[in-house]
Amino acid sequence: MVTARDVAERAGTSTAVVSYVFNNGPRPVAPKTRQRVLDAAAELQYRPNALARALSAGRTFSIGIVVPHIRNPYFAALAEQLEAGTRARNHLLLIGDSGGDSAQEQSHLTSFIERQVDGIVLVSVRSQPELVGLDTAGIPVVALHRMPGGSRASSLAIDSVAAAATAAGHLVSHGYRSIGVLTGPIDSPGTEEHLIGVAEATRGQRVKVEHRTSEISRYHATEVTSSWLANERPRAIYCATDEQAFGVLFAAWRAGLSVPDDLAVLGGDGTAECAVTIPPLSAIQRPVPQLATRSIELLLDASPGDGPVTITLPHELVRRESCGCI
Amino acid sequence: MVTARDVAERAGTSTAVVSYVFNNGPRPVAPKTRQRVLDAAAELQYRPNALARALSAGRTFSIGIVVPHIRNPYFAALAEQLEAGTRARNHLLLIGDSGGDSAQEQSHLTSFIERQVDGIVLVSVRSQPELVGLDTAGIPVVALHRMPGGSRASSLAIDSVAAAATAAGHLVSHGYRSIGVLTGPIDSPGTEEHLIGVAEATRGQRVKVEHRTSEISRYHATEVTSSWLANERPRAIYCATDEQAFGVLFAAWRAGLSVPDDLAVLGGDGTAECAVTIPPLSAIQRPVPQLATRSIELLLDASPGDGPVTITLPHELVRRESCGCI
DNA sequence: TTGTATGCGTTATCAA
DNA sequence: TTGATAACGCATACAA
Repeated sequence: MVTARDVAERAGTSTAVVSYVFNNGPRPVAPKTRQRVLDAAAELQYRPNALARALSAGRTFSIGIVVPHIRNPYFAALAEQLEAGTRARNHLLLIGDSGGDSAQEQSHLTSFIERQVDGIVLVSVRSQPELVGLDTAGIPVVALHRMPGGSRASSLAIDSVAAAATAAGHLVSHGYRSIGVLTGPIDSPGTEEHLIGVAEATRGQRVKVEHRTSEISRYHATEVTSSWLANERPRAIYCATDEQAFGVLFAAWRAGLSVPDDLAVLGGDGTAECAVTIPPLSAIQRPVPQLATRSIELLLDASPGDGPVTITLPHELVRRESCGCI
Repeated sequence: MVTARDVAERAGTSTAVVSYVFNNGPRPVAPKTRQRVLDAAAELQYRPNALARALSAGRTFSIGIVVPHIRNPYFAALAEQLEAGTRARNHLLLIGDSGGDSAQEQSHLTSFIERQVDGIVLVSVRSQPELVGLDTAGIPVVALHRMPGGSRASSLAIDSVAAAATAAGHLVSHGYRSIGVLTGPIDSPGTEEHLIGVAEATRGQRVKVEHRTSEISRYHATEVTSSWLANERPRAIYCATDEQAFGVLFAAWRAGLSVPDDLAVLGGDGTAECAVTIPPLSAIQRPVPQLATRSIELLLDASPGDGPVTITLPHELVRRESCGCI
């Protein structure tokens, strides 16, 4: 490995100057000296060791994100945006996939702490995450869902209650009188809010609401939905996530049902993939670009003193064919 | 931040002993002392600083992967498997998304070098990647596609020529007399091999072959395919990637064509998503688990002396409905 | 079995 | 404008 020392020797100067050159400071360097250093570095193919740099400087220029499942298009989109945003600020994004498992989630968090990331974006699998060690580590955290009161983490999310109400309200306005709600497991973040929102939107209407849960997986959603559709099936299904909606679409097709004529479907994320499902999926759309941008700002631009903050972002209903709009 | 020094003080011992305890060596520690250290560490919520550890030990316990597009299900699956495999070996996986851009790919590689990863898995966007700096850095690299001769990187891939031949041969055996081939850009890895394989399988047959390219994106594939289908359309299309096949499926649906009756479709990756597309997608299946496992072995278990190696893994044709098999 | 002291590659302070 | 040199937190050779 080529070190600053090697470069310094070849340039006939000291490691301090090499450092000044590569960091543009904090001391000025004479143009000639600078050039000699640059030349030497180029000839030697010198790359500063980020570990040593981080150890000395106290920041790693990296942030971590933990998601339940990187193959879920919504989380993949989030990771993609976050990656672009962090790269734009010369940071590296570390991605941790918890596989929907609480212990694995914690293990990733611990790993991020040990690796001294400058901040963490969390999509927890639990509605009441524990965040062991995060408090003492002093690493800022932003959760992309509501956090229980008193948490040390900031929260950046849409209003799930309102979103669910928008969705259910839309289905009601289509005239559907029996609505199914497919959410993730009972204790996953957002599930409760979804049910409250749907209840709000259907209160006083003559609408029958039925709730089912599945893992956040299109395959499991397909399974659950298949048996659902075989019995007294709802006229429309609102899914808390796109991933689940994809499974519902497939189950409907398998059952020989036409979407939206026999069954209307609504997704909960509004990922780009919705535009090319068969048929295209109407959905509540989460503001992924803002989620990413603001997460980064929250983590990287926070002053040490700032306490956790709770931010609500707007959502949108995107109408495509699966609900009957087009 | 809590350091080994803090733990040592509280346990009434030295940092060396703290280190011995946390690494189970290289020196033995008396049970009592060990317990005191463990207790102190727990009370203080001590987490070893991975940076310092890596700097001192010379390994980071991390490997990096660079893929063209993390939202592509095949790459997402790869990342997922690789992540599981690295975690099982107490390593962290760093994911770099090149966005299909050669400069961004190089920028990720450089970032990985600076961060001293123990190994790199590369899916390049170029058929002749340059790998700047990788040689001098001495970091082992395994590419998941063929590499040009003389490369310092190992290669772990299926035989794309054979795979394409299998695919085309299968379509011919269905009796389809005009076959379309949709690949990625001309100079992306594998494109040439696909064309050769298709040519081999159709040689001497009375089959018309037509080739189109699109970016490796379902959306762009949809665009390209839509105009294709509007004119003299082929009876079947073999796509080099699943991602593109998903776009073809959608384009066919939009055009009012039935798959497989009007148009047969074959994918090139065989991701899990194929099982729940409409209709389910027949595809060449890449051995993702082996790809992941062997990559890790190649990177982590290689002796310094070992030169680059070229390994060919078997592929498989998975028959579902989109080709007309079921 | 334990402690001391040095090195890992940087950054940045302080003198020069 | 530059150069020694002391951190940064940990691992480990060597001494005790």
